[in-house]
Amino acid sequence: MATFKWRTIADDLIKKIEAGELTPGTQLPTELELQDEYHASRNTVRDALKWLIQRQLVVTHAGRGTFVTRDITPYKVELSPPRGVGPGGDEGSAYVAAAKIQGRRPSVSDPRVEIRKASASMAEWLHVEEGARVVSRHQQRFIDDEPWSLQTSFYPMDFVTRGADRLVDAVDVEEGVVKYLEQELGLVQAGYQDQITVRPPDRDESLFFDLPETAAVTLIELSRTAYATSGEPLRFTVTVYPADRNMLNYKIGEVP
Amino acid sequence: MATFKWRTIADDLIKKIEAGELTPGTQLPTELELQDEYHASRNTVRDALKWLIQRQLVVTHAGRGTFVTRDITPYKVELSPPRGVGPGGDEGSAYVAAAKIQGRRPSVSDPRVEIRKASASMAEWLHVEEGARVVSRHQQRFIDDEPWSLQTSFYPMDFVTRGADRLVDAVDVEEGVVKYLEQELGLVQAGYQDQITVRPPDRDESLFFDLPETAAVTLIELSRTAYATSGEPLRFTVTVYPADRNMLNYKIGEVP
DNA sequence: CCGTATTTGTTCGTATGTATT
DNA sequence: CAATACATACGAACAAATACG
Repeated sequence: MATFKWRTIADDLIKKIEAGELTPGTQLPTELELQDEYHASRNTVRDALKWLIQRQLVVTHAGRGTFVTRDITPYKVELSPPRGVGPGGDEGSAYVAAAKIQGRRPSVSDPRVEIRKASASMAEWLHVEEGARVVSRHQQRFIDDEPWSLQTSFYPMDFVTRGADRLVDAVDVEEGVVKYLEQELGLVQAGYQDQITVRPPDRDESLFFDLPETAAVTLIELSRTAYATSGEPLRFTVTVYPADRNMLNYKIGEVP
Repeated sequence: MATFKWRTIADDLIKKIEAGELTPGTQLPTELELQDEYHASRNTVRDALKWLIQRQLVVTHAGRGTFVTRDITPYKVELSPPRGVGPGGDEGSAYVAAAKIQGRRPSVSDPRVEIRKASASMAEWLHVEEGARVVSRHQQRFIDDEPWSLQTSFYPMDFVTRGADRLVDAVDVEEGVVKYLEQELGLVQAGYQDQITVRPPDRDESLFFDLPETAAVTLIELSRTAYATSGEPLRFTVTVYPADRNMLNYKIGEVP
Protein backbone atom coordinates (compact mmCIF):
# COMPACT_ATOMS: atom_id res chain seq x y z
CA MET A 1 0.00 0.00 0.00
CA ALA A 2 1.39 3.33 -0.99
CA THR A 3 0.15 5.13 2.07
CA PHE A 4 -1.13 3.52 5.19
CA LYS A 5 -4.52 3.46 6.70
CA TRP A 6 -3.42 4.82 10.07
CA ARG A 7 -1.71 7.66 8.28
CA THR A 8 -4.72 8.71 6.27
CA ILE A 9 -6.78 8.71 9.45
CA ALA A 10 -4.11 10.75 11.20
CA ASP A 11 -3.91 13.24 8.34
CA ASP A 12 -7.66 13.61 8.27
CA LEU A 13 -7.78 14.33 11.99
CA ILE A 14 -4.91 16.79 11.67
CA LYS A 15 -6.77 18.54 8.88
CA LYS A 16 -9.84 18.86 11.09
CA ILE A 17 -7.78 20.28 13.91
CA GLU A 18 -5.95 22.75 11.74
CA ALA A 19 -9.19 23.79 10.07
CA GLY A 20 -10.52 24.69 13.48
CA GLU A 21 -13.21 22.04 13.22
CA LEU A 22 -11.81 20.60 16.42
CA THR A 23 -10.79 23.45 18.68
CA PRO A 24 -8.27 23.24 21.52
CA GLY A 25 -9.71 21.53 24.54
CA THR A 26 -12.52 19.71 22.76
CA GLN A 27 -12.80 15.98 22.93
CA LEU A 28 -12.19 13.84 19.89
CA PRO A 29 -14.54 10.99 19.07
CA THR A 30 -13.72 7.95 21.16
CA GLU A 31 -11.57 5.23 19.68
CA LEU A 32 -14.69 3.15 19.23
CA GLU A 33 -16.41 5.90 17.28
CA LEU A 34 -13.36 6.56 15.13
CA GLN A 35 -13.21 2.84 14.46
CA ASP A 36 -16.68 3.00 12.95
CA GLU A 37 -16.11 6.31 11.20
CA TYR A 38 -12.99 5.16 9.37
CA HIS A 39 -13.86 1.48 9.09
CA ALA A 40 -10.65 0.50 10.79
CA SER A 41 -9.74 -1.65 13.73
CA ARG A 42 -9.16 -0.09 17.10
CA ASN A 43 -5.41 -0.76 16.83
CA THR A 44 -5.23 1.13 13.56
CA VAL A 45 -7.12 4.04 15.05
CA ARG A 46 -4.71 4.00 17.96
CA ASP A 47 -1.74 4.07 15.56
CA ALA A 48 -3.23 7.20 14.05
CA LEU A 49 -3.72 8.78 17.46
CA LYS A 50 -0.13 7.95 18.42
CA TRP A 51 0.98 10.07 15.51
CA LEU A 52 -1.05 13.02 16.80
CA ILE A 53 0.19 12.45 20.32
CA GLN A 54 3.79 12.56 19.11
CA ARG A 55 3.09 15.89 17.41
CA GLN A 56 1.43 17.07 20.59
CA LEU A 57 -1.74 17.84 18.77
CA VAL A 58 -3.80 15.79 21.20
CA VAL A 59 -3.49 14.33 24.67
CA THR A 60 -5.14 11.18 25.92
CA HIS A 61 -6.43 10.41 29.40
CA ALA A 62 -7.38 6.86 30.29
CA GLY A 63 -11.00 6.76 31.23
CA ARG A 64 -11.77 10.23 29.94
CA GLY A 65 -10.94 10.52 26.29
CA THR A 66 -8.72 12.17 23.74
CA PHE A 67 -8.58 15.95 23.62
CA VAL A 68 -7.13 18.55 21.32
CA THR A 69 -4.11 20.08 23.03
CA ARG A 70 -4.69 23.45 24.58
CA ASP A 71 -2.55 26.19 23.13
CA ILE A 72 0.40 27.10 25.27
CA THR A 73 2.05 30.46 25.01
CA PRO A 74 5.76 29.72 25.04
CA TYR A 75 7.84 31.49 27.60
CA LYS A 76 10.53 33.69 26.08
CA VAL A 77 13.85 32.94 27.72
CA GLU A 78 16.15 35.91 27.27
CA LEU A 79 19.74 34.73 27.25
CA SER A 80 21.58 37.93 26.39
CA PRO A 81 22.92 40.18 29.12
CA PRO A 82 20.61 43.01 30.13
CA ARG A 83 21.09 46.13 28.07
CA GLY A 84 24.11 48.26 28.81
CA VAL A 85 25.12 46.26 31.85
CA GLY A 86 27.91 44.38 30.16
CA PRO A 87 28.08 40.62 30.01
CA GLY A 88 27.12 40.13 33.63
CA GLY A 89 23.86 38.41 32.88
CA ASP A 90 22.70 36.02 35.56
CA GLU A 91 20.24 33.76 33.84
CA GLY A 92 18.90 32.77 37.24
CA SER A 93 17.98 36.16 38.63
CA ALA A 94 17.04 37.58 35.25
CA TYR A 95 14.46 34.84 34.96
CA VAL A 96 12.17 36.20 37.64
CA ALA A 97 12.30 39.75 36.37
CA ALA A 98 11.75 38.78 32.76
CA ALA A 99 8.83 36.52 33.54
CA LYS A 100 7.00 39.29 35.36
CA ILE A 101 7.35 41.53 32.35
CA GLN A 102 5.68 38.87 30.25
CA GLY A 103 2.78 38.93 32.66
CA ARG A 104 3.64 35.55 34.13
CA ARG A 105 3.92 34.54 37.76
CA PRO A 106 7.35 32.96 38.32
CA SER A 107 8.57 31.08 41.37
CA VAL A 108 11.72 29.24 42.29
CA SER A 109 12.26 26.33 44.67
CA ASP A 110 14.93 26.51 47.31
CA PRO A 111 18.00 24.84 45.93
CA ARG A 112 19.16 21.33 46.70
CA VAL A 113 22.82 21.88 47.53
CA GLU A 114 25.36 19.11 47.13
CA ILE A 115 29.09 18.89 47.38
CA ARG A 116 30.42 16.45 44.85
CA LYS A 117 33.60 15.31 43.22
CA ALA A 118 34.19 16.82 39.82
CA SER A 119 33.72 14.40 36.96
CA ALA A 120 36.13 14.50 34.06
CA SER A 121 33.94 16.75 31.96
CA MET A 122 33.01 18.92 34.91
CA ALA A 123 36.69 19.36 35.75
CA GLU A 124 37.30 20.55 32.24
CA TRP A 125 34.45 23.03 32.29
CA LEU A 126 35.44 24.54 35.62
CA HIS A 127 39.21 24.25 35.17
CA VAL A 128 39.63 22.26 38.36
CA GLU A 129 41.33 18.94 39.02
CA GLU A 130 39.30 15.84 38.37
CA GLY A 131 37.95 14.69 41.73
CA ALA A 132 38.19 18.15 43.26
CA ARG A 133 35.17 19.27 45.24
CA VAL A 134 32.50 21.29 43.52
CA VAL A 135 29.29 22.79 44.86
CA SER A 136 26.17 21.99 42.92
CA ARG A 137 22.97 23.97 43.39
CA HIS A 138 19.87 22.45 41.84
CA GLN A 139 16.68 24.46 41.50
CA GLN A 140 13.22 23.92 40.12
CA ARG A 141 11.54 26.83 38.45
CA PHE A 142 7.86 27.36 37.90
CA ILE A 143 5.76 29.76 35.91
CA ASP A 144 2.14 30.23 36.91
CA ASP A 145 2.73 27.25 39.24
CA GLU A 146 3.56 24.98 36.33
CA PRO A 147 7.00 23.33 36.14
CA TRP A 148 9.03 25.22 33.59
CA SER A 149 12.73 24.48 33.93
CA LEU A 150 15.35 22.68 35.95
CA GLN A 151 18.67 24.28 36.65
CA THR A 152 21.88 22.96 38.17
CA SER A 153 24.85 25.24 38.73
CA PHE A 154 28.35 24.14 39.65
CA TYR A 155 30.99 26.22 41.42
CA PRO A 156 34.50 25.38 42.58
CA MET A 157 34.48 24.56 46.31
CA ASP A 158 37.30 27.05 46.53
CA PHE A 159 34.77 29.90 46.32
CA VAL A 160 33.19 28.77 49.58
CA THR A 161 36.45 28.50 51.50
CA ARG A 162 37.31 31.97 50.29
CA GLY A 163 34.19 33.36 51.93
CA ALA A 164 31.17 32.83 49.70
CA ASP A 165 29.33 30.83 52.37
CA ARG A 166 25.89 31.29 50.94
CA LEU A 167 26.82 29.01 48.06
CA VAL A 168 26.39 26.03 50.37
CA ASP A 169 23.26 27.46 51.97
CA ALA A 170 20.12 25.77 50.73
CA VAL A 171 18.36 29.06 50.22
CA ASP A 172 17.78 30.95 47.01
CA VAL A 173 20.19 33.82 46.46
CA GLU A 174 17.63 36.44 45.57
CA GLU A 175 19.89 39.04 44.08
CA GLY A 176 21.57 36.43 41.91
CA VAL A 177 24.66 34.39 42.51
CA VAL A 178 26.71 36.33 40.00
CA LYS A 179 26.17 39.56 41.88
CA TYR A 180 26.83 37.79 45.18
CA LEU A 181 30.16 36.44 43.99
CA GLU A 182 31.12 39.90 42.83
CA GLN A 183 30.32 41.43 46.22
CA GLU A 184 31.92 38.67 48.22
CA LEU A 185 34.97 37.67 46.20
CA GLY A 186 35.36 40.52 43.75
CA LEU A 187 34.84 38.11 40.87
CA VAL A 188 33.28 39.92 37.92
CA GLN A 189 31.62 38.01 35.14
CA ALA A 190 33.28 39.00 31.88
CA GLY A 191 31.45 36.72 29.51
CA TYR A 192 29.88 33.35 28.97
CA GLN A 193 29.60 30.60 26.46
CA ASP A 194 26.33 28.81 25.79
CA GLN A 195 25.86 25.38 24.27
CA ILE A 196 22.40 24.38 23.20
CA THR A 197 21.41 20.80 22.55
CA VAL A 198 18.14 18.89 22.38
CA ARG A 199 17.61 15.50 23.94
CA PRO A 200 14.87 13.24 25.33
CA PRO A 201 14.07 13.53 29.04
CA ASP A 202 15.20 11.00 31.60
CA ARG A 203 12.74 9.52 34.05
CA ASP A 204 13.13 12.22 36.72
CA GLU A 205 12.67 14.97 34.19
CA SER A 206 9.57 13.34 32.72
CA LEU A 207 8.17 13.19 36.22
CA PHE A 208 8.93 16.77 37.14
CA PHE A 209 7.65 18.27 33.92
CA ASP A 210 4.69 15.90 33.90
CA LEU A 211 5.47 14.80 30.37
CA PRO A 212 3.36 11.95 29.05
CA GLU A 213 5.72 9.11 28.23
CA THR A 214 3.88 8.40 25.06
CA ALA A 215 4.56 11.85 23.67
CA ALA A 216 7.87 12.67 22.14
CA VAL A 217 8.57 15.80 24.12
CA THR A 218 12.19 16.76 24.03
CA LEU A 219 14.16 18.99 26.31
CA ILE A 220 16.36 21.89 25.39
CA GLU A 221 19.57 21.66 27.38
CA LEU A 222 21.46 24.91 27.81
CA SER A 223 24.98 24.60 29.18
CA ARG A 224 26.47 27.92 30.17
CA THR A 225 30.05 28.43 31.24
CA ALA A 226 30.59 31.85 32.77
CA TYR A 227 34.06 33.35 32.95
CA ALA A 228 35.54 35.97 35.24
CA THR A 229 37.63 38.87 34.00
CA SER A 230 40.71 36.79 34.81
CA GLY A 231 39.58 34.26 32.23
CA GLU A 232 38.91 31.61 34.84
CA PRO A 233 35.54 29.83 34.87
CA LEU A 234 33.14 31.33 37.36
CA ARG A 235 30.44 28.75 37.17
CA PHE A 236 28.97 26.08 34.99
CA THR A 237 25.21 25.89 34.68
CA VAL A 238 22.99 23.35 33.00
CA THR A 239 19.38 24.32 32.48
CA VAL A 240 16.77 22.09 30.87
CA TYR A 241 13.60 23.43 29.34
CA PRO A 242 10.73 21.40 27.91
CA ALA A 243 10.97 22.22 24.24
CA ASP A 244 7.25 22.71 23.80
CA ARG A 245 6.82 25.64 26.17
CA ASN A 246 10.00 27.64 25.79
CA MET A 247 11.60 29.86 23.23
CA LEU A 248 15.22 30.91 23.56
CA ASN A 249 16.25 34.44 22.71
CA TYR A 250 19.54 36.16 22.00
CA LYS A 251 20.24 39.74 21.12
CA ILE A 252 23.67 40.44 19.66
CA GLY A 253 24.95 43.94 18.97
CA GLU A 254 22.50 46.76 18.39
CA VAL A 255 18.93 45.58 18.27
CA PRO A 256 16.16 48.16 18.26
CA MET B 1 0.59 -4.08 36.50
CA ALA B 2 2.93 -1.59 38.09
CA THR B 3 5.38 -1.55 35.20
CA PHE B 4 4.71 -2.90 31.80
CA LYS B 5 6.20 -5.78 29.94
CA TRP B 6 7.20 -3.76 26.90
CA ARG B 7 8.90 -1.29 29.18
CA THR B 8 10.97 -3.86 31.04
CA ILE B 9 12.09 -5.30 27.71
CA ALA B 10 12.97 -1.81 26.49
CA ASP B 11 14.87 -0.99 29.66
CA ASP B 12 16.80 -4.25 29.47
CA LEU B 13 17.81 -3.57 25.89
CA ILE B 14 18.80 -0.01 26.77
CA LYS B 15 20.92 -1.35 29.61
CA LYS B 16 22.68 -3.70 27.22
CA ILE B 17 23.33 -0.89 24.79
CA GLU B 18 24.63 1.48 27.43
CA ALA B 19 26.77 -1.26 28.95
CA GLY B 20 28.44 -1.63 25.58
CA GLU B 21 27.16 -5.16 25.24
CA LEU B 22 25.55 -4.05 22.01
CA THR B 23 27.89 -1.66 20.25
CA PRO B 24 26.88 0.92 17.63
CA GLY B 25 26.23 -0.68 14.29
CA THR B 26 25.62 -4.20 15.57
CA GLN B 27 22.39 -5.98 14.89
CA LEU B 28 19.94 -6.71 17.65
CA PRO B 29 18.29 -10.11 17.87
CA THR B 30 15.39 -10.37 15.46
CA GLU B 31 11.89 -9.74 16.73
CA LEU B 32 11.31 -13.48 16.64
CA GLU B 33 14.36 -14.13 18.81
CA LEU B 34 13.44 -11.37 21.26
CA GLN B 35 9.97 -12.86 21.43
CA ASP B 36 11.46 -16.13 22.67
CA GLU B 37 14.03 -14.47 24.90
CA TYR B 38 11.50 -12.39 26.79
CA HIS B 39 8.51 -14.71 26.49
CA ALA B 40 6.44 -11.97 24.95
CA SER B 41 4.35 -11.63 21.83
CA ARG B 42 5.81 -10.04 18.76
CA ASN B 43 3.65 -6.94 19.24
CA THR B 44 4.95 -6.45 22.75
CA VAL B 45 8.52 -6.79 21.53
CA ARG B 46 7.73 -4.24 18.85
CA ASP B 47 6.33 -1.85 21.45
CA ALA B 48 9.63 -2.10 23.28
CA LEU B 49 11.57 -1.45 20.07
CA LYS B 50 9.41 1.56 19.29
CA TRP B 51 10.57 3.07 22.56
CA LEU B 52 14.20 2.61 21.54
CA ILE B 53 13.50 3.97 18.07
CA GLN B 54 11.96 7.11 19.58
CA ARG B 55 15.07 7.61 21.66
CA GLN B 56 17.14 7.05 18.55
CA LEU B 57 19.02 4.22 20.20
CA VAL B 58 18.27 1.86 17.34
CA VAL B 59 17.17 1.99 13.73
CA THR B 60 15.16 -0.64 11.91
CA HIS B 61 15.31 -1.68 8.27
CA ALA B 62 12.58 -3.85 6.82
CA GLY B 63 14.08 -7.09 5.58
CA ARG B 64 17.39 -6.53 7.31
CA GLY B 65 16.94 -6.11 11.01
CA THR B 66 17.32 -3.74 13.92
CA PHE B 67 20.66 -2.08 14.54
CA VAL B 68 22.18 0.00 17.29
CA THR B 69 22.44 3.58 16.07
CA ARG B 70 25.84 4.69 14.94
CA ASP B 71 27.28 7.54 16.96
CA ILE B 72 27.03 10.88 15.26
CA THR B 73 29.34 13.72 16.15
CA PRO B 74 27.15 16.77 16.37
CA TYR B 75 28.11 19.75 14.31
CA LYS B 76 28.87 22.84 16.36
CA VAL B 77 26.95 25.78 14.94
CA GLU B 78 28.64 28.99 16.03
CA LEU B 79 26.09 31.76 16.21
CA SER B 80 28.13 34.59 17.69
CA PRO B 81 29.86 37.08 15.43
CA PRO B 82 33.48 36.29 14.63
CA ARG B 83 35.90 37.66 17.15
CA GLY B 84 36.65 41.38 17.00
CA VAL B 85 34.69 41.91 13.81
CA GLY B 86 31.67 43.44 15.44
CA PRO B 87 28.18 42.08 15.08
CA GLY B 88 28.48 41.55 11.35
CA GLY B 89 28.21 37.78 11.56
CA ASP B 90 26.77 36.16 8.48
CA GLU B 91 25.58 32.80 9.61
CA GLY B 92 25.56 31.66 6.02
CA SER B 93 29.11 32.37 5.04
CA ALA B 94 30.49 31.61 8.48
CA TYR B 95 29.06 28.14 8.13
CA VAL B 96 31.47 26.99 5.47
CA ALA B 97 34.52 28.33 7.24
CA ALA B 98 33.53 26.92 10.61
CA ALA B 99 32.79 23.50 9.24
CA LYS B 100 36.19 23.21 7.67
CA ILE B 101 37.80 23.99 10.99
CA GLN B 102 35.91 21.11 12.53
CA GLY B 103 37.37 18.85 9.90
CA ARG B 104 34.11 18.50 8.02
CA ARG B 105 33.40 18.86 4.33
CA PRO B 106 30.60 21.42 3.88
CA SER B 107 28.67 22.21 0.75
CA VAL B 108 25.79 24.46 -0.15
CA SER B 109 23.14 24.12 -2.84
CA ASP B 110 22.44 26.98 -5.17
CA PRO B 111 19.51 28.92 -3.76
CA ARG B 112 15.95 28.67 -4.92
CA VAL B 113 15.00 32.32 -5.32
CA GLU B 114 11.40 33.45 -5.09
CA ILE B 115 9.67 36.78 -5.00
CA ARG B 116 6.67 36.63 -2.74
CA LYS B 117 4.18 38.82 -1.01
CA ALA B 118 4.98 39.48 2.63
CA SER B 119 2.72 37.65 5.06
CA ALA B 120 1.55 39.47 8.17
CA SER B 121 4.32 38.08 10.36
CA MET B 122 6.93 38.53 7.65
CA ALA B 123 5.88 42.15 7.24
CA GLU B 124 6.39 42.70 10.92
CA TRP B 125 9.81 41.12 10.95
CA LEU B 126 11.07 43.08 7.96
CA HIS B 127 9.19 46.32 8.73
CA VAL B 128 7.51 46.36 5.34
CA GLU B 129 3.88 46.67 4.36
CA GLU B 130 1.85 43.49 4.36
CA GLY B 131 1.68 42.28 0.79
CA ALA B 132 4.86 44.12 -0.21
CA ARG B 133 7.29 42.12 -2.29
CA VAL B 134 10.08 40.27 -0.54
CA VAL B 135 12.88 38.16 -1.96
CA SER B 136 13.29 34.73 -0.44
CA ARG B 137 16.43 32.69 -0.91
CA HIS B 138 16.21 29.06 0.11
CA GLN B 139 19.32 26.92 0.42
CA GLN B 140 20.13 23.37 1.41
CA ARG B 141 23.34 22.79 3.30
CA PHE B 142 25.28 19.58 3.58
CA ILE B 143 28.15 18.36 5.67
CA ASP B 144 30.16 15.42 4.41
CA ASP B 145 27.44 15.07 1.76
CA GLU B 146 24.77 14.52 4.39
CA PRO B 147 21.84 16.93 4.66
CA TRP B 148 22.47 19.18 7.62
CA SER B 149 20.30 22.27 7.53
CA LEU B 150 17.77 24.22 5.51
CA GLN B 151 17.90 27.97 5.35
CA THR B 152 15.51 30.56 3.98
CA SER B 153 16.39 34.24 4.02
CA PHE B 154 14.03 37.09 3.28
CA TYR B 155 14.97 40.57 2.08
CA PRO B 156 12.86 43.58 1.14
CA MET B 157 12.47 43.75 -2.64
CA ASP B 158 13.55 47.35 -2.26
CA PHE B 159 17.15 46.18 -1.89
CA VAL B 160 17.09 44.76 -5.40
CA THR B 161 15.66 47.86 -7.02
CA ARG B 162 18.32 49.88 -5.26
CA GLY B 163 21.03 47.84 -6.95
CA ALA B 164 21.62 44.58 -5.13
CA ASP B 165 20.81 42.50 -8.22
CA ARG B 166 22.54 39.38 -7.07
CA LEU B 167 19.81 38.87 -4.45
CA VAL B 168 17.51 37.62 -7.19
CA ASP B 169 20.26 35.60 -8.86
CA ALA B 170 19.92 31.90 -8.17
CA VAL B 171 23.58 31.55 -7.37
CA ASP B 172 25.25 31.33 -3.99
CA VAL B 173 26.80 34.58 -2.84
CA GLU B 174 30.16 33.20 -1.84
CA GLU B 175 31.41 36.09 0.24
CA GLY B 176 28.16 36.22 2.17
CA VAL B 177 25.10 38.30 1.55
CA VAL B 178 25.77 40.58 4.51
CA LYS B 179 29.08 41.65 3.04
CA TYR B 180 27.50 42.00 -0.39
CA LEU B 181 24.78 44.32 0.91
CA GLU B 182 27.43 46.40 2.61
CA GLN B 183 29.44 46.78 -0.58
CA GLU B 184 26.44 47.41 -2.78
CA LEU B 185 24.10 49.49 -0.64
CA GLY B 186 26.28 50.61 2.23
CA LEU B 187 24.07 48.76 4.67
CA VAL B 188 26.10 47.63 7.67
CA GLN B 189 24.81 44.97 10.00
CA ALA B 190 24.70 46.40 13.51
CA GLY B 191 23.19 43.49 15.36
CA TYR B 192 20.76 40.65 15.26
CA GLN B 193 18.16 38.93 17.33
CA ASP B 194 17.83 35.14 17.44
CA GLN B 195 14.79 33.14 18.40
CA ILE B 196 15.23 29.44 18.98
CA THR B 197 12.33 27.02 19.03
CA VAL B 198 11.96 23.27 18.64
CA ARG B 199 9.26 21.62 16.57
CA PRO B 200 8.49 18.45 14.62
CA PRO B 201 9.41 18.35 10.95
CA ASP B 202 6.88 18.71 8.17
CA ARG B 203 6.78 16.24 5.32
CA ASP B 204 9.29 18.06 3.12
CA GLU B 205 11.74 18.39 5.94
CA SER B 206 11.43 14.72 6.89
CA LEU B 207 12.19 13.91 3.29
CA PHE B 208 15.21 16.17 2.95
CA PHE B 209 16.80 15.16 6.21
CA ASP B 210 15.90 11.52 5.64
CA LEU B 211 14.26 11.28 9.05
CA PRO B 212 12.50 8.02 9.76
CA GLU B 213 8.87 8.86 10.43
CA THR B 214 8.76 6.47 13.31
CA ALA B 215 11.51 8.28 15.17
CA ALA B 216 10.77 11.39 17.15
CA VAL B 217 13.41 13.60 15.61
CA THR B 218 12.68 17.24 16.16
CA LEU B 219 14.06 20.27 14.41
CA ILE B 220 15.69 23.29 15.91
CA GLU B 221 14.34 26.39 14.23
CA LEU B 222 16.50 29.46 14.44
CA SER B 223 14.90 32.72 13.36
CA ARG B 224 17.37 35.55 13.00
CA THR B 225 16.43 39.15 12.35
CA ALA B 226 19.44 41.22 11.38
CA TYR B 227 19.38 44.99 11.73
CA ALA B 228 21.34 47.69 9.97
CA THR B 229 22.97 50.59 11.81
CA SER B 230 19.90 52.66 10.99
CA GLY B 231 17.84 50.25 13.07
CA GLU B 232 15.97 48.97 10.05
CA PRO B 233 15.76 45.20 9.47
CA LEU B 234 18.34 43.98 7.02
CA ARG B 235 17.10 40.47 6.59
CA PHE B 236 15.08 37.76 8.22
CA THR B 237 16.46 34.24 8.16
CA VAL B 238 14.93 30.97 9.25
CA THR B 239 17.27 28.01 9.56
CA VAL B 240 16.18 24.53 10.58
CA TYR B 241 18.59 21.97 11.97
CA PRO B 242 17.80 18.36 12.85
CA ALA B 243 18.14 18.38 16.61
CA ASP B 244 20.08 15.15 16.76
CA ARG B 245 23.10 16.28 14.79
CA ASN B 246 23.56 19.89 15.74
CA MET B 247 24.67 21.87 18.73
CA LEU B 248 24.15 25.61 18.87
CA ASN B 249 26.84 27.84 20.32
CA TYR B 250 26.95 31.41 21.57
CA LYS B 251 29.83 33.35 23.01
CA ILE B 252 28.89 36.54 24.87
CA GLY B 253 31.45 38.99 26.16
CA GLU B 254 34.96 37.83 26.92
CA VAL B 255 35.38 34.09 26.54
CA PRO B 256 38.88 32.66 26.67
C1' DC C 1 17.33 -12.37 -13.23
C1' DC C 2 14.43 -15.35 -10.47
C1' DG C 3 12.58 -17.59 -6.58
C1' DT C 4 12.82 -18.32 -1.72
C1' DA C 5 13.76 -17.46 3.01
C1' DT C 6 14.22 -13.90 6.38
C1' DT C 7 12.88 -9.72 8.72
C1' DT C 8 10.34 -5.78 9.56
C1' DG C 9 5.68 -3.16 8.60
C1' DT C 10 0.65 -2.92 8.65
C1' DT C 11 -3.86 -4.46 9.90
C1' DC C 12 -7.13 -7.03 12.18
C1' DG C 13 -9.50 -9.52 16.15
C1' DT C 14 -9.83 -10.34 20.98
C1' DA C 15 -9.20 -10.34 25.93
C1' DT C 16 -8.03 -8.10 30.10
C1' DG C 17 -6.42 -4.20 33.03
C1' DT C 18 -6.86 0.54 34.82
C1' DA C 19 -8.55 5.21 35.29
C1' DT C 20 -12.56 8.21 35.25
C1' DT C 21 -17.25 9.38 35.48
C1' DC D 1 -21.06 -0.40 41.69
C1' DA D 2 -21.60 -0.01 36.83
C1' DA D 3 -20.56 2.06 32.43
C1' DT D 4 -17.19 4.29 29.61
C1' DA D 5 -12.69 5.03 27.55
C1' DC D 6 -7.99 4.43 27.11
C1' DA D 7 -3.76 0.99 27.92
C1' DT D 8 -1.58 -3.30 27.60
C1' DA D 9 -0.93 -7.80 25.75
C1' DC D 10 -1.55 -11.74 22.83
C1' DG D 11 -2.25 -14.18 18.42
C1' DA D 12 -2.59 -14.22 13.50
C1' DA D 13 -2.35 -12.98 8.62
C1' DC D 14 -0.44 -10.73 4.82
C1' DA D 15 2.53 -7.07 2.63
C1' DA D 16 7.00 -5.05 1.59
C1' DA D 17 11.94 -4.85 1.71
C1' DT D 18 16.13 -7.26 1.71
C1' DA D 19 19.53 -11.00 1.28
C1' DC D 20 21.08 -15.04 -0.90
C1' DG D 21 21.65 -19.00 -3.63
